[in-house]
Amino acid sequence: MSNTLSNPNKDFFQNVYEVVRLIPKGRVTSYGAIANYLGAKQSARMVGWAMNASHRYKDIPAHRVVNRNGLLTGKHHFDEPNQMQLLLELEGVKIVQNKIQQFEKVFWDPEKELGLP
DNA sequence: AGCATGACGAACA
DNA sequence: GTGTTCGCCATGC
Repeated sequence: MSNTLSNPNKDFFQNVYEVVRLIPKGRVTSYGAIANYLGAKQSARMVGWAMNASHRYKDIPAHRVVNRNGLLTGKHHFDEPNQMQLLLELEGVKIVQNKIQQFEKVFWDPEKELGLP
């Protein structure tokens, strides 16, 4: 078969999606935290890239993933730029100027919550 | 093949 | 605290 897409990243992508799905409602995490949990903290960009492709899947709460500053950098990648903030606010996350308030309070660290792999 | 870009992050000035 | 630079690696031209 034409396994032109048989890259090792496929597993990496799936791992990212799995972690994102585990993010509790009303909580958020960062690209770096996910990358760190997957043992690739130096490749936080790949997590971002994985999220870009996550639109092909439906059960990926991509709105719960922000950068380490709690900034909604990925909002422009949703159908509606307002979608990300709206979904978060519906879950009780306060946002002002694309910035999550009390970020440390709603931050969900997979390595801490799920335990070290 | 090289060069630019990107939903990031850390280091440095 | 802000702005710049570098590392990461996949994708597009």
